Amino acid sequence: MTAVTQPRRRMAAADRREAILGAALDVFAARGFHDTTLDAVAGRAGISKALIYEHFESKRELHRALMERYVRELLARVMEAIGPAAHGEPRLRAGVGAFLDFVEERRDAWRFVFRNVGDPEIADLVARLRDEVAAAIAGLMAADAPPEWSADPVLALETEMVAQELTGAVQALANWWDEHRDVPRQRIFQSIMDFAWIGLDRLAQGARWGGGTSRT
Amino acid sequence: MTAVTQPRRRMAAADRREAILGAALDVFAARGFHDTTLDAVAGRAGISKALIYEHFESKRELHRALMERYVRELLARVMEAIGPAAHGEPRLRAGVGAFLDFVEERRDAWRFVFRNVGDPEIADLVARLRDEVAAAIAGLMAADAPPEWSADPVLALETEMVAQELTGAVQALANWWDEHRDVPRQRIFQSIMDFAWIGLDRLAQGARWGGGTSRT
DNA sequence: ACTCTAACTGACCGATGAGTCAGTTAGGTG
DNA sequence: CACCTAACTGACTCATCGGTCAGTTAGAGT
Repeated sequence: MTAVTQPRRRMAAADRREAILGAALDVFAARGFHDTTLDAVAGRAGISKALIYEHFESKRELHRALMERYVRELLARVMEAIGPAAHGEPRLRAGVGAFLDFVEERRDAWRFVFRNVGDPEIADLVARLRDEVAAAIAGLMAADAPPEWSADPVLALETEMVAQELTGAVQALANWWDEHRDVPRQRIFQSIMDFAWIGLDRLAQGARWGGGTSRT
Repeated sequence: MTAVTQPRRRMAAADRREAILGAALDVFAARGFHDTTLDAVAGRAGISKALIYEHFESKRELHRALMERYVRELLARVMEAIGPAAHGEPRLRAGVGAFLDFVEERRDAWRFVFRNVGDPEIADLVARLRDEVAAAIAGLMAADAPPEWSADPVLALETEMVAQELTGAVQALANWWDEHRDVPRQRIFQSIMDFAWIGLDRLAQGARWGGGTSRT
């Protein structure tokens, strides 16, 4: 972990800020929030620690800036993909696809976001992301379900739970993929669709395993 | 967060060790690894920090002792429940049931284990737990599948992925449950079975969503 | 070439918290 | 009761790291 740019010095403020963010992403993603020192970030960026404070209030704010950026980007990409798609299965396909694109193209960003759950302050941001995604999924499901669902609080809770399970499953597989890069994207994608959609589809039809009666 | 026992002093070594572990569980579960100080643990146990070092080498070792204990216990309970059960769905039922029992009875232990992902060294331990559970699930699935599966490396990978998805879904819902204690256990259980088993069941039959052909 | 500002640095401070040690005392044993 | 060991403590050290400040200098503008 050494400096990434030696030749030039004296960058424009905006460029320097970006360079710092880049270095911070690397170090945070590799070490997690608590185990990264600002000296390490400075070293990685090839500058002195004091310069970081010309651009960011504190370590937390530097971290938050990165988190904001990637949470926003991930969310935007998924939403954009979901929006134009038809309802139901093509929509899930689009959403999962956009998500996997993000994980594939920005591995360190993905790692960064999910290497830092556990810290109370950070957990809030990630929880917000998760809840927004869950809400999107809930919307997706509601759109496919009979209209009386949205009114029923019991089913609303049901939907929320399924959304949690789905995001959990996808997140877990994304992390697994991160440790098995040789597995092609298509396999991951197919696995998620197999696992999730079948369950979701039958759930939407009111099917229930065992007993078969829908609780009220 | 104050001392939990004032009257007695001078406990037997083994008892004191347990008392320290109890206090440490509380503080670690509430604050996470990095944000707990040994002074806080000592305060919680009503002893001096130095005494902790009579029983544990370091902060890490104290943490590891707890992690080992609960990882082992969780694993043992799930395995024990799974063992005698028949194959297939009753087995999944038993495993998920045992898992939910653990989460319900030992909320702080559950919180402790999953409040500390992010730290590299800790993440390893949790990853080991996850992989062992995933392996158990893979075994469960293999037992239900035609024998030629176990030989096929492609399907072995498939199984591993599904195991990851399943554990991810269950873990996510468990965390959600932790923030919604009012939801009865039965609802959680049913949701998992609805979501997971349907998918797993059809997957075992070689069904695939979209296209319907099993890749090789 | 001179200037002047904004980019940049090294050397520092203060807080925090893990880990240590020289003792002090409770309470079981002979 | 006296003793002696093992439980226990207070008061320390020491390293780390976030954050600061008094400057130094590159380099654009004139």
